[in-house]
Amino acid sequence: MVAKQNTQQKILDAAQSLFAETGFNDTSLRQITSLAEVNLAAVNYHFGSKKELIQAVLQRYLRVLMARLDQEFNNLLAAQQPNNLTQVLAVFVKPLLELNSVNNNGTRIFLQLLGRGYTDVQGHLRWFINYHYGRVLDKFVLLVQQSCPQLPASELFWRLHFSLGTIVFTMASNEALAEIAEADFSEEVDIEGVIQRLLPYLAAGIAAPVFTCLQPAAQLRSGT
Amino acid sequence: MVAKQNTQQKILDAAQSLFAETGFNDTSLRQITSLAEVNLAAVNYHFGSKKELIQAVLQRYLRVLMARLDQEFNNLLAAQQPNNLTQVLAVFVKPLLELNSVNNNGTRIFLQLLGRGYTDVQGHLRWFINYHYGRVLDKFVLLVQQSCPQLPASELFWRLHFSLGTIVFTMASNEALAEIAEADFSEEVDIEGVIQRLLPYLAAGIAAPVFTCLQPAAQLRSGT
DNA sequence: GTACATTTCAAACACCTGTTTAAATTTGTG
DNA sequence: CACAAATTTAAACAGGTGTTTGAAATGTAC
Repeated sequence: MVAKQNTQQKILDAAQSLFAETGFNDTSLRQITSLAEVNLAAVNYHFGSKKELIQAVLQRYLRVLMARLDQEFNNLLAAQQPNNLTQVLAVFVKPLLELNSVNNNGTRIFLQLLGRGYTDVQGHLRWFINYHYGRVLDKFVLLVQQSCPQLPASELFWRLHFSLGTIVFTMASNEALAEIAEADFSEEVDIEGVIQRLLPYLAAGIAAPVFTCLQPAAQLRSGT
Repeated sequence: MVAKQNTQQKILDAAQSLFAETGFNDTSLRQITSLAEVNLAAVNYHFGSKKELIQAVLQRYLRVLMARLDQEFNNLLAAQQPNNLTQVLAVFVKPLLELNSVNNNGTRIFLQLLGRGYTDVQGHLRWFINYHYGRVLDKFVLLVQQSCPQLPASELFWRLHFSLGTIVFTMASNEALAEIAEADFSEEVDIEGVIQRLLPYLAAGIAAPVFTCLQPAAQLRSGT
């Protein structure tokens, strides 16, 4: 019984690191099992398939994170008056940082995994997350909607996805960016620093005035 | 001589569509050559390797786009007073839409390819673009810097990369997003519409006030 | 029309992928 | 201890990958 737990855990630990670094598609089961020092067949024995392993790796974090987020969202929703957008976004910070208790560097790894998840395997994980945690995320959308009542629903949809892109891309290429930042500005950057830098950017973008552009589209296409 | 150009073109056309749809890593040379109706070995004969094919596919667009952007940047730099940030960003719209003259749906395909390029093969294409067009892009950074003199250089660095993430992610998952938008808000979305929606979001995010967050980081980590 | 260079083609190469099998081993339990 | 269930193991599987080869076909120039 101990051995089983041990093997599963070793696989999960090895898998999450490699997945975060190299992406899901570009990490082979042989790399994982060799780093975990277990037999190749162990993955299929314990998890069924690579796809299910990927989901198991994410579940370890999603279960904890989403439960915490749900609490926070409920608290904010209980407030009588709409919340400030920055406050709504800031609600993510604490639960995300608490993922460090799930695992060493849990926050960084989870966010990188999330990034990989949305860029590597477009359909499969998007569906998985939405299926299991769609209701929690709907509360978030509602909160943002309340804090930006002037925004049309379709505009909000796009801007929330723009924001998802910002987060996901930043986290997927987090290491590369941190290296450049250190080299060019000699500033140490941890995951917490990145999150703190992200918030004002996202808040301003989401709440930006809806603007009909300087040059209307039709004019651009026809040229001069 | 006509046959050679024809084969190369057929390969490039087939490759760009498949790359944009499925990503670079998940598109095989056999898929490409079969869609292009040429022999499998043709790719290696004409381009050398898959890696060089990827670069050739991007070059077709980058060459045109970067030349146009360079003009626009030079024009703006020649102005005596700093330009408005939105104006600086809007400079991308026209050159991007002109890529439709390189190829049918050129703009959409190029932006999707760019998205794939930054998420699929992290290192290799990032280097390629920066090596060939770093000087052009430096002018852009300078323009943004002039239009946002209050922003520290390191903050600008992060925000420009956040913006790159927004663009790249949006374009990589453009089709999925457009489908949802159509289903939920019954609004037709073309690539031009997405660009127009992006601009105010990006401009607001980049120019956001530098904000020390509501809850300081140290307090968060220690908990209560 | 012969000679040369370019381009196409089918086949094979060596390697990697996720998954399965069946035997060997370890483990928990009566 | 002995029996049975759970786990580990090495080996093979079927299929896919990018790349290379050498002969066949095509085009070009004298």
